[in-house]
Amino acid sequence: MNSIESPAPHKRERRKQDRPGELIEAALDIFVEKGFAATRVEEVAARAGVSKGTLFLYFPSKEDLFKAVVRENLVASVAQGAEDIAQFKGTSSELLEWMMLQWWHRYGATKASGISKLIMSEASNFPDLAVFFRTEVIEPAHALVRNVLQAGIESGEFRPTNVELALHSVMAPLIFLVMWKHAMSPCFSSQEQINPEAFISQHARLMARGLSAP
Amino acid sequence: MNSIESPAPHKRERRKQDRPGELIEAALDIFVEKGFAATRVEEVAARAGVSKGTLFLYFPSKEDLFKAVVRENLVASVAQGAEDIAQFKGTSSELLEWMMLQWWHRYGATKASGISKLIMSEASNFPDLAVFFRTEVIEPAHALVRNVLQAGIESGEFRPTNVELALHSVMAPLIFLVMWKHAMSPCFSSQEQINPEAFISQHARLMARGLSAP
DNA sequence: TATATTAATAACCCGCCAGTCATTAAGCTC
DNA sequence: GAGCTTAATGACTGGCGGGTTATTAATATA
Repeated sequence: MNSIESPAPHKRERRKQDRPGELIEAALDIFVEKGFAATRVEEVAARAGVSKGTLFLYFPSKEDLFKAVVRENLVASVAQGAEDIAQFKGTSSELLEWMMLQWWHRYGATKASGISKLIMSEASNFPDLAVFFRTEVIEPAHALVRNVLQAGIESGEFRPTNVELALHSVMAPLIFLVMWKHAMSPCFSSQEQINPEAFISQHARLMARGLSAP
Repeated sequence: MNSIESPAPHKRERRKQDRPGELIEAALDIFVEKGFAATRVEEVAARAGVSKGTLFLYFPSKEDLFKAVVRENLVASVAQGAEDIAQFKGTSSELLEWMMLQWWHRYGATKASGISKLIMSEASNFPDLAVFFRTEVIEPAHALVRNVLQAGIESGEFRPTNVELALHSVMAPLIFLVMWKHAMSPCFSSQEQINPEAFISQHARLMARGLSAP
């Protein structure tokens, strides 16, 4: 056995191909757990099994590392959502509920949803990140929801409604759920937790009933 | 004119009575602007016109300073809301909309709403603050909303509904608005802004229509 | 005016962390 | 296995910021 002198027999492995992906994966974990400012790059490097210096070999700064995490985890996710919606068969009310539930399963319930929480939390301290997130994620996502509502109104299923405002009535509970999950839920007991599917489902039906033409 | 040597002719004023209030007021500004972790106590002290040392004379730590800010600005606000609701005359649907709009005018539109955003943002890094906020603010506020919904159901105006979930349908857009205002709205142009009153009003009516007994 | 009390100050301490760089060694080629 | 390229390392730097404390001066009292 090694004495106390050599706790880690540091076998340097050269794996240029795999490092970026491993670092991004590790970064997602830590960013979601700690937030942007409170994340220490050294901890990310450690989780990826490399030294801090190595991290800066692949990403010029903490901020660039974060952008890579967003690109890897969120941007693709929105595109996926667009495909799902395109091939849905059913009424607009059904689509609304299905879309919101789908969002939860594909995104809200995953680790990646912590990124949305992080952005809302730290946007004001890191305006660059906020603008980046807006153009890469928020705008495309909003466009999807707008289209669904607009289609419902044009088909006559929904009454004429301010789409911009209704859009936020759809987004609000989803963002709220994600914020709650990552911020407050640890300080509530298990029977006090919000059941996300039940909440989304009830909210979607409430909205659909409210939107339906008389 | 003073030369460069004496930029501040520091007139030490002894005003023990006023310091805590002035520090709390300054702290509200900076906490709302920067968040908890990113706030430097020295900046708070400077805005209150005292030195950092003086701040620690009145508040044992940054965290205690923050708790004082919450007590001063939020706790009273919830009690006020309870009174408003008690003396409202009208249907449950009307009360729901009125209550949400009232919340906006009395709280959401003020600087103090930044505290809610701050808590959601940093709860996971400062669990003590989250628990404190939960018992002092969230629980009392939830109790108010629950009562309104329950009364509507018991009077037969609203159909039987899961009150715990509906409660979140009421809170979600309000929290969302506050988060949006303090986090994302700076990175949208003026014509892209959300109109809070219009949004709350439409959402409340949507909900009321959805909740109404057939 | 002299003295005691204490509000207020500012220099100081210490730990933390993003980013740098000189050094080390993995693994390829001949 | 000698020599070369470059992936990987870890010690180092510089600045920041919460909290402390010895010192200073404003005011009350006599």
